[in-house]
Order: sequence, then C-alpha cells, then structure tokens
Amino acid sequence: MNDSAFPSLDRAFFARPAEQVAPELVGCLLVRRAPGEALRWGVVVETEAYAQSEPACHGHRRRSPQNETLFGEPGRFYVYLTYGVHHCVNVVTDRRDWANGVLLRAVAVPGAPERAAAGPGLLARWFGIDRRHDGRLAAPASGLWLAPRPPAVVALLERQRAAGDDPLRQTGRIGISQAQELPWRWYLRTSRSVSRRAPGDRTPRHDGLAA
DNA sequence: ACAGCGATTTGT
DNA sequence: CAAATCGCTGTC
Repeated sequence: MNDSAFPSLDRAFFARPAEQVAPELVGCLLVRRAPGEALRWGVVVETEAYAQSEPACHGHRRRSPQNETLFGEPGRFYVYLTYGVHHCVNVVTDRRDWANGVLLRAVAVPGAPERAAAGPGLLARWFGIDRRHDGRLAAPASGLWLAPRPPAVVALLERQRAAGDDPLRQTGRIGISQAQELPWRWYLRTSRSVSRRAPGDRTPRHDGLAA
C-alpha cells in the first residue's frame, strides 16, 4: 500500500472555522507512517471543535508556548498531554493568530479491536502520536496526515442520508467543565468505535461499520 | 515556590 | 467513584 492511496487534505480545507471543519472530518482518514512500521490508518468517527471565543478552548485565556501551535497556521497538528497520562490530537483550523482547532476523538481501525482508538487518548496511543508531533504539518512528509473520505464512506453517508437518516450526530462536547451547552461534537452514528455517549444523548447504537 | 487541576482511561 | 501522573497556570 502506497502513500499515494491516501492523498492529503490541503490547507484550504482546514482554513475555515473549526465548527465547519469538524463535521466534515468525520469519515475522513487518519494516516500514520512511522519509520520501520507498517502503515496505519483508520476512519475518523468522532470530532470536536474548539475556538478562542469560548472558555473550553486552550487558547481562550492567553497565548503561551504551550498552546502556540493552536494560534499558528491551519493544517498543522496540535498535540498536548492531558492528565499527565494521555495525549490528545488536534488539527489547527481557521487562521493565524486565532486559536482554533478540531480534536480527533475517535477512529475506527479496520482489522483492529473496535475500541482500539475509541477515545482521544487511545487514538493517540494506537497511532503512536505524542508531543513530538506538535506543530507538524498534516502531510505525508510528517508521517501523519488526513485524507479525504474514501468513496465507500461517501456512498454510505449518501445512502443513509437518502433514506432520510442523517448518519452524522451532533451533541455537546465531552469531558469539559465550561461551555458544555455548545453542540460542537460530531460522531458517526453507525460506528461502534465512538468514545462514549454525551449526557442526554439517547441515540440507539446501530449495526454496520463505516469501513 | 507551590497547590490546583485538566479536551482521559482504567480498575475497584 | 477514585487513582494515575505530568506540566502549565495562577497565586502567595
């Protein structure tokens, strides 16, 4: 399997507000090429948007060496350590000097256990992502990038949408203590690899995987 | 300096 | 439901 089978999303895709990019990233592919290892990839099934204007965003309070990447150019990865234990992977969106990004919360990996990357920390662990990836461009040259929705995923989404059933669910964000009312989390209803249920979400779990 | 705490996960 | 575990942030 060649890298060319996974074309990289370009900067224009990310140069838009996070709440616009986040739902469109669901169904796209996260691809990882580490030295001496097999290519790893999976379908993004859950995302969250963050913006400087709301208090849950790391860049809301102030700009610092820690969150500098979030203020930088779109199309780069913003990776941080949380709870001293787990890494969280974001893609920077919108424009320079405005903290904006999309948190990748869950990925469905074909051939792997369903819950292998069913959460921000698990996802980072599975793909071998840590702070060294912070600031890297989302491109094959970085060994880590995002690819557009493959035809099979596009077909699945269209089929369900045509049946009057939107496979993309929108809820409040998870694990934050501020701005919980903001519905900036999106996930693929048909996936069993979603991290967890948001408070109040009664959506039934559905069979059939999106990959 | 120092206590507090987090965009999580796991086990009791 | 609490521990694990690190480093940033605000305060003393």
